[in-house]
Amino acid sequence: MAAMDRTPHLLVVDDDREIRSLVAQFLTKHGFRVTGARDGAEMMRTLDGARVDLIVLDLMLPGEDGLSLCRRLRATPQTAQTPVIMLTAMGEETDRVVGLEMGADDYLAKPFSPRELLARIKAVLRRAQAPLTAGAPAAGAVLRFEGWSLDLTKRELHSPDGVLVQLSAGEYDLLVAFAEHPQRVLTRDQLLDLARGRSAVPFDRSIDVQVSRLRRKIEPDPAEPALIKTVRGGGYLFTPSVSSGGLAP
Amino acid sequence: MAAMDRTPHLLVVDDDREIRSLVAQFLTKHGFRVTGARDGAEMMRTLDGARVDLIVLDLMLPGEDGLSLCRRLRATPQTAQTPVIMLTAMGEETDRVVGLEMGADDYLAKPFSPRELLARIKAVLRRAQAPLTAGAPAAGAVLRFEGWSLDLTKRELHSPDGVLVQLSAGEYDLLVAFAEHPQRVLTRDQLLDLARGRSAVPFDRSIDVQVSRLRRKIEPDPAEPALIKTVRGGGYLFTPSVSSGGLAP
DNA sequence: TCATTTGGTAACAGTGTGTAACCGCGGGCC
DNA sequence: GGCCCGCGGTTACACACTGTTACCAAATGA
Repeated sequence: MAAMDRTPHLLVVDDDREIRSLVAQFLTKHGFRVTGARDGAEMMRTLDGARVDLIVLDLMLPGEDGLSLCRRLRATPQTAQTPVIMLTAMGEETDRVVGLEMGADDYLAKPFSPRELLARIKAVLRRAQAPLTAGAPAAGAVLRFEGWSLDLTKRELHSPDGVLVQLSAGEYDLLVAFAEHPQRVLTRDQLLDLARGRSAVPFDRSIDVQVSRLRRKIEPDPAEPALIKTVRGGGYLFTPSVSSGGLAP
Repeated sequence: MAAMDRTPHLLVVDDDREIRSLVAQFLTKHGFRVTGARDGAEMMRTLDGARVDLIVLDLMLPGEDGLSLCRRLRATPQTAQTPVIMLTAMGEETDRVVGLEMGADDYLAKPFSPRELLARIKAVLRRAQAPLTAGAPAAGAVLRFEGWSLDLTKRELHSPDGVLVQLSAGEYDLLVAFAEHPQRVLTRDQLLDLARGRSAVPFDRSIDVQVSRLRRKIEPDPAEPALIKTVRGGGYLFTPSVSSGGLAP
């Protein structure tokens, strides 16, 4: 089965602009989506309009402080389950017990090493993983490229002139793999994994053959492919830029 | 920037000759191609003419230090995406520095075990491999010179009169290497690295032959090359000035 | 001048890719 | 159950690409 885990969204609340940006940069590099907030008000505004998987919350903030904010998060049904990691400045009398009593999931003393923060975030997210399985019913239901539209809910492909093109299951899966990774050279291994969920056996030519079959259906001139280019020694490249949207053709 | 399946090229920047050579030896044994640099200047010189997949950067260096170099790397478009692993000497103020000023993708405290460095390199490379929907096509998608346009997302070359010129994968990669380093003499070694991601073997003439083949396709008079000049004893020189922009031909 | 080095390219061979043909599998249908 | 049929993996072969070799010409230097 394919791991359709979307990248976790973190919210970093700290009044120090530099810390916010450095932490955000580091966490982004480690595969998270990060939003920053300067204070409680900004935090609330962000939570209002986005789904956040974990909050990194500084204890000392202008206006309402971290503890109070944490309490409010817990009291709000929308955010009651959202994990919180509290940041405390060294020397503040607050200790672990207080932080945890307020409902934080973990805490970290400044100055901290980015890697330690990362480790704690991962640990907390892993622990919180359970309720995440609630299904996400496909964001962009339709992918569009060069006039074509690929309906991911109906598993249908429509040509630029609106005709429904019959694709076999394998052709469809392969095209989805391409359309979800446009303008990137994909190796046969990657395509096999994305479209078939398996890895290559020695002398595996199945992707080549499937690409050939797919080209016959979607390339204006299969002898001179424009959409799916071959990169010798590399793999294949889906050239169009792809937009995802739900509107009708 | 095309990350294919060629063996990754690492750049190890450390002023300690012995560490450089030990690390290089170890990493080479584990399947990487490694170049060493003693300081920032050497690092920059290497980056100037080679494609590097990851930089291992010592914090403490003669002249400009690692943090400053890291910032410069990030500020340069060519290297802004190149992952950096920082080496820090164990020290008291290091914690704070590392905690707050990291622009690196990961860091490692000396003394470190080679195995750990290897693990982190692999992890960082894996992560850098596929930022799914992120900025793949971003930077200058089209390079223009003397009327020609080279589309980097479609891997297509259009002649001044708009005709699509068929290039083999090798010819295309070589032309990209040239067009990304115009008006500079590139040695065969550099071209081999930029276009093929490998280093030369004794009596390697492959670049000469590929240049010859490329000239046949893009020079008005291949006997009297205008675009790709030969520099005897030096290498080759791509003479046109290149502009990068995203507009249509 | 001649000897030597360096680069251009034709020819060749090893490898990668396109695709027709074949075949086994599984599902639908009688 | 037996039959038919479409799908997808495998095989085979033709062809394109690319590194190597060889030979020649041009450039360099004595």
